[in-house]
Amino acid sequence: MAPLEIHITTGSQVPIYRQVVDQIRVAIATGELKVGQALPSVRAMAQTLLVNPNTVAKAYAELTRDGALESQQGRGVFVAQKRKVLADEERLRRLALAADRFVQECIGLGFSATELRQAVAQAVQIIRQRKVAP
Amino acid sequence: MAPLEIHITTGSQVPIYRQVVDQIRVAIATGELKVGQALPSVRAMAQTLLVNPNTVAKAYAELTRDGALESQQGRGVFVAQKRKVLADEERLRRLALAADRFVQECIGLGFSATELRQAVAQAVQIIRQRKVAP
Amino acid sequence: MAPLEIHITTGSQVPIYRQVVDQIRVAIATGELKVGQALPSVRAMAQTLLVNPNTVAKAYAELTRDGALESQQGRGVFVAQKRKVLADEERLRRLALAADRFVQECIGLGFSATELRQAVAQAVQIIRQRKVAP
Amino acid sequence: MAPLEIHITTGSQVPIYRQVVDQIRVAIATGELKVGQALPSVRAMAQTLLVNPNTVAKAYAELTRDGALESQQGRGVFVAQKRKVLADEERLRRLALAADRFVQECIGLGFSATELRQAVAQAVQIIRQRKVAP
DNA sequence: GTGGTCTAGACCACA
DNA sequence: GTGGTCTAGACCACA
Repeated sequence: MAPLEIHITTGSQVPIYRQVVDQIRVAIATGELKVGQALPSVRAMAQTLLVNPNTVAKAYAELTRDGALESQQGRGVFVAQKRKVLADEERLRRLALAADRFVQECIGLGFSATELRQAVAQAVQIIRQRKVAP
Repeated sequence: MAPLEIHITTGSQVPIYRQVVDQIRVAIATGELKVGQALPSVRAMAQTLLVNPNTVAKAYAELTRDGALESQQGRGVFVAQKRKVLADEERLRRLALAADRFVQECIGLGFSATELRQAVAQAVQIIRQRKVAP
Repeated sequence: MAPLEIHITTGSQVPIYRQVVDQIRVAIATGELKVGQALPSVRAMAQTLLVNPNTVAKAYAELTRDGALESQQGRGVFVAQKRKVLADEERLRRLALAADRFVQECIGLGFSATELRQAVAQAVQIIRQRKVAP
Repeated sequence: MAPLEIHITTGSQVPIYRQVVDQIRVAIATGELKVGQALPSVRAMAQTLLVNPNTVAKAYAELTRDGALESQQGRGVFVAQKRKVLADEERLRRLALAADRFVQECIGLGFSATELRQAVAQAVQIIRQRKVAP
């Protein structure tokens, strides 16, 4: 299997640890990372990405806290069984917050609502195409 | 003419200065603010919005850097001659980036593509009504 | 109002940032901290507790992520409106995990199930008595 | 006599070595393990439990330090003469501490005192059945 | 002033 | 070997 590929943009507005979190989430969603699979060790990934181990640890910790990953004492970090963690109200709230942010970012660029929706559809499409056969 | 209306949502994920920037941009685009028109002074707007003057100053500075506003030493800040600041390519690139990020943020929440698009449509709706979601 | 009191035991098995998290949660539950109230700044609390600011920041971040606190850019951290964040399954899961850990810790000490339940009842009682009149 | 039965739950919040320690303690308390009886060698038990030998060694070391086991150079490890290791005061103090911590951990989850007690009762039940919750 | 991120480096518990 | 915690200290965005 191809190794987990994560690409970091330094100097982006999006913090490094967030980039790692988001890309691991995508990898889990597409099936690139399967339930039970081990992630690279904190130190290994830090070396690959040329970032500080603490930064990787922070990303792993966040994913562990919200149930996407599972840490096993002294053994490593693994993709967790998928389970429902957030209440529906909270899921909707977070979606609304993210949409709000997205729209505010783009409205300044002068796009119409239709163009925004199309851009979202396209972004979804791109991720869908990465989907790994089960 | 009605005074420039700007609505701030404190506690939004979007920083206050960004909200100011975006709403002034929209006001210029819609013609609510006309070329050459004066903007309220930093202090005046800060008092109206109940916001730190630094925050307004930061917003004006960004818009001036962008070429949307023009500062005239000792006289005040004015809406600049319209000129296209960003090339279309650049605008589209930024849109795609923002959409990617939005989708990545939401991927763990388990929504469908349709739900994402609806959330965006709704966020646009809300901003159009100038009532930013909390 | 009496200032927020937090007591740290260094060298405990329980990490410092966890102690801070737990005690802030208790303070919110008892009403010592009210909705909307500001918490001491990261730096101030760090100085009071004689710990590194990063440690306090970590505690605040955890509470913010799970909705107990709310961070306002550049202004500070505040007690958030109480809302339901976790799905019921997840709440039960966490309760079961905590109970499991508690029982495993105490079973080695040779206590009976009844004694464990009594100890829990008493711990609840103690916190209840701290409850501040609304 | 039936061989010593120990059941390990990997992925529990309770470290494996703790599970081993606790279950051996219980086995001694219940008389399943008798004074003077030999325990399986570190390697044998590690193989049986599918666990790292270091982990078993660590458990035996703790029990030996406590006085529950006795290591006889070159012969193996045995159940020691019973002697009360902890004074009652100390045991009660630890129980109260553990109960406090349990309650504090759960306070944000919004359960009633009754529900907490029930969860404890259930955890005891599960451990009694030697099926530790995952 | 506020919190958030990141690095470097130490130390720890656990397997 | 693994991840988790903590410190010291820098730098950043924001109000």
